[in-house]
Amino acid sequence: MPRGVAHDHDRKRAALRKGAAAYFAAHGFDRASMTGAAQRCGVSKALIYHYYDGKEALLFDILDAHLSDLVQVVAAARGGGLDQLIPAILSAYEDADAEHKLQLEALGALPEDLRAPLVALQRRLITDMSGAIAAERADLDTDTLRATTMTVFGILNWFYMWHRPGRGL
Amino acid sequence: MPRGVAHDHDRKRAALRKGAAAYFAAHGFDRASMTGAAQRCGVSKALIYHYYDGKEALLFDILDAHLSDLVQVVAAARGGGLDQLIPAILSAYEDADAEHKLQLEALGALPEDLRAPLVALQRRLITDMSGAIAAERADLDTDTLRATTMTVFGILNWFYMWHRPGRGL
DNA sequence: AACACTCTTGACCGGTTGGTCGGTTTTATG
DNA sequence: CATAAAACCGACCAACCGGTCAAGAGTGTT
Repeated sequence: MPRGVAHDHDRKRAALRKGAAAYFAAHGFDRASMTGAAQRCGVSKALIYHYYDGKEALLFDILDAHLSDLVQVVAAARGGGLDQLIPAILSAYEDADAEHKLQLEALGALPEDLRAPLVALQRRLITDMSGAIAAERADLDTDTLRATTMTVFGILNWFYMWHRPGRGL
Repeated sequence: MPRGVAHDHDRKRAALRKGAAAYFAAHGFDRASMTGAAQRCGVSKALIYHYYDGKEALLFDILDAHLSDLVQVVAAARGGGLDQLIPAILSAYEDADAEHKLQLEALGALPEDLRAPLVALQRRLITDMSGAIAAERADLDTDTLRATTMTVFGILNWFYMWHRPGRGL
């Protein structure tokens, strides 16, 4: 067995992910070219295709890594109620500007089979948030709870878009 | 002077606008091709270029018509306070699914000189809404009023995305 | 009826894009 | 040290896209 993958394989993949995410978010996924993404990452286009099967696979990995990270953050902060959960989410958003933007506007560019698992991750976030709200407001009925959860995410996203310098809610 | 434009010139332009808007919204402006839009409208691609200078000009006309319509609706409902204004906006959204979606996600595809007048229309909507809020809550200071207005639009858009069968707020 | 211009089209074009290929360099392993 | 695979690249390709063009059909005006 001559050799396996390089010891920094994962690091380089992550670097590609990060660079490509910034480039995709800046130009819009559809308008952004693989050639451009490669230049931004300082590598040849062919190298990206060495690490990834294609443009969609790259986008999938970007979003998958981001959402998985979010799920982990939320799971860790779930015990502390909304007062800990919401700042934790906002803080995670702060470090992942490009990824968050892509999640909002480029998810639809993926075909069903790639989109589905990402949507599942999103749903898990929503479930956790819903649980946290229900824990503090046991009086809400199912529909209202659902609407409230969605509205919270809505406000969260809206504040994120217009409110760069983070101050508390 | 041999002849002017056909008597149904405006009607046909509007039909093109409507068909293209639906097609653009369904596929995303960047991914949507002019060939596809033409097929959707039941005409040849060359005909679209007879009515419009290009893809961007077509998108501009779609958004311009939509926003102008919204401005008109809001101006008409301005006297009645938020109780009339908000349902009026939601109702206008209802008839213009595709156009609204495009406004949210394809405006950025236009170059500055085309985007500017559309942003001006948006700002006019915001101003009117802000005025309506101020009329009912004279106690809000400038910053808070601005934030409140943005949040109202944020909630409006979020509800629109998830809440097809409209019930009152 | 003759004209001039709009309306409408299929065929075509240059440029860009996602993706591939053949080959060179590098490196872990035996 | 030999070697086989990974890491990396420049050049290339087919497909598609926005846009053009030349030409025919239809129509209001003189």
